[in-house]
Amino acid sequence: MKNTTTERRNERGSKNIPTTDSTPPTDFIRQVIEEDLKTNRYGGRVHTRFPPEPNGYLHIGHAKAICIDFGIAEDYGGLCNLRFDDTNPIKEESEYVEAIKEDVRWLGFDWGDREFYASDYFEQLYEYAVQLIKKGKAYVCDLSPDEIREYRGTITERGKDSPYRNRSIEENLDLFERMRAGEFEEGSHVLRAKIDMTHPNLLMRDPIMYRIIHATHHRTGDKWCIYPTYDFAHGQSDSIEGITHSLCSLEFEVHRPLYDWYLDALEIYHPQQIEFARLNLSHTVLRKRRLRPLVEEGYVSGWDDPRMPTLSGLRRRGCPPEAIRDFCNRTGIAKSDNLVDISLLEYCVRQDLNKRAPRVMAVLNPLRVVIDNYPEDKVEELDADNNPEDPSMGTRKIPFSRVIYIEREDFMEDPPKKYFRLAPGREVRLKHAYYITCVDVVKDERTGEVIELHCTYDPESRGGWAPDGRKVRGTLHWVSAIHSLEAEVRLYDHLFVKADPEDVEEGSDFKAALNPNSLETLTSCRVEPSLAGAAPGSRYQFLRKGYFCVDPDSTDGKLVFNRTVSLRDTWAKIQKAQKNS
RNA sequence: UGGGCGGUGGCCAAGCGGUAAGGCACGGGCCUUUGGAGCCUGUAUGCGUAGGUUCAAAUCCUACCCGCCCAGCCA
Repeated sequence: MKNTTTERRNERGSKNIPTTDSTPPTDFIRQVIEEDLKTNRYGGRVHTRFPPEPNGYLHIGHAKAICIDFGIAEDYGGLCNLRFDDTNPIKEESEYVEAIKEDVRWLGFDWGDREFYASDYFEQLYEYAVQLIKKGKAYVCDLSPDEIREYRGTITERGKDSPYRNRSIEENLDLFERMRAGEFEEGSHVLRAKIDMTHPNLLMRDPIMYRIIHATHHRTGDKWCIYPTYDFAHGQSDSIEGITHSLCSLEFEVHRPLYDWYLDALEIYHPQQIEFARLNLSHTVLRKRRLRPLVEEGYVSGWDDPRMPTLSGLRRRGCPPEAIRDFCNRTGIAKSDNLVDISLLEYCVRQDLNKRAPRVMAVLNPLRVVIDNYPEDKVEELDADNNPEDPSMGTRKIPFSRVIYIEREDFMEDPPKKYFRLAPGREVRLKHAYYITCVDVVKDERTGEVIELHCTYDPESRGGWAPDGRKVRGTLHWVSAIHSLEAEVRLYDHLFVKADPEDVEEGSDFKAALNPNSLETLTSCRVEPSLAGAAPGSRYQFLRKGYFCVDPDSTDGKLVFNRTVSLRDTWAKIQKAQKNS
């Protein structure tokens, strides 16, 4: 019996969730849903919704919520609505609506024609409010904001009734109508639910349902000057849409009794709210209130700065949406506070890109190498595979000539143990090309800096194999000097040096943990000629260096790359270990 | 302090009374024309603490400790 639900989930779930884990997710939300399905609580329906407020850009924390909301609906053959919770005209803008839609689509989810807005329900919500007034369950209160706070009491002291609590139904109806008509100033009146000013849950102490805001709404314009609060709009919006499972984050747990109260008082369809812990990611911040100052105070270049955990930032960084979904699925759904290590995200990105990104050679910090015994004017076109993980991606030709560039860090005059790369007298392989041996080192007379290497090559080793079977330890990437293209490469590191930037001493704020070296720009990189004309957004693996993505800042004359994530670097670990011992 | 949640290895997270899954990270090894990828392998006598119930407890009971959320006319 249990198998049927599990199998159904496997069929649908695995389609869009490219997790390599073989075990199907068995989180507590799905358990509740399977129970509801079994008892036929909602007639076999599963209908969720993703309800963003259009007041900022989506980040990876939202991505997790999206994966849960859309993912669960999909798993059970249900639907997921996209609903904008636009009840506060002061903060919301259409610009954000568009950006949010783009991000959700980019992640790979489809809400069909079910694009809704809380503002679609303003008239209905107003009717609901009138109903509650007529039932004697809501009243217009003239207390000032300060007074309301005072009357509410505190966490340990009970509140006291507003002097306006017992107005007649007729008076309340009249006042509420006049609120709508625009007769009053902001803050002068408010509509409140009549619940219990001594309730231990502060949200039940006569919460505000409507407030006066004389502002233009991004969709309803100037039609309204009273707006429902989130608390009064959210549960009823879910009800109107026939949502079965209203999934949200933990902080709304204490709101649930209030939503239930409204729904019961109104005697309307009742969805089930289920709360889960929001995602926290190490070395970054995931709250709009934290992200916004980074943008507005210029710590980053914008919401789509590749260091930002926003979906637009991750997209520009080169992070594939599939990797983000894989990551979200791997972090699990639970109710405990968490701080997921960003290395898991990096792992998911590498995992995805390893299979799909074409390999290419790029030298980030070029060191000139002259191959003394290679003919001056000779140029060879060598074969290189585009992705050893996937032969179907084919091969390409790369030019080889007498003068090449290699990575500066791939040569050491006095190499430590376990250093497999080039050194005086040592032979290494140039990937796809020849074995070369370093015969001379040219230095700047004044600074002592190595400025050029002279090598010889073994003509017999074309393609990277020596006919006598001798082995070399190191294989280097390289580009032909005259054929290579100049490029700018932007290297990114964690935005914050601390795993939890919020965890700072008093008097200091999260920005104190900002990583001063989160961006390093390299301007004289050399990349292989096949990259000419690469489109913004295209992703590559720079052999031995990492995954890179063409930035929109690229021009016809100069490519700009963002490093999405480096390759795992065993040599760096060995070096670290050597230093420590 | 009132109310609501939560506490399983460094980080996530299964577990639902029958004797601690899995992933990331980390360590060891194999393999390799990317020090990449891949493959093999190691790591909780222990589940916030202390008692109790039971043949048997991470799972049930009791008390305590710690963390998070709520006092916006934000969402």
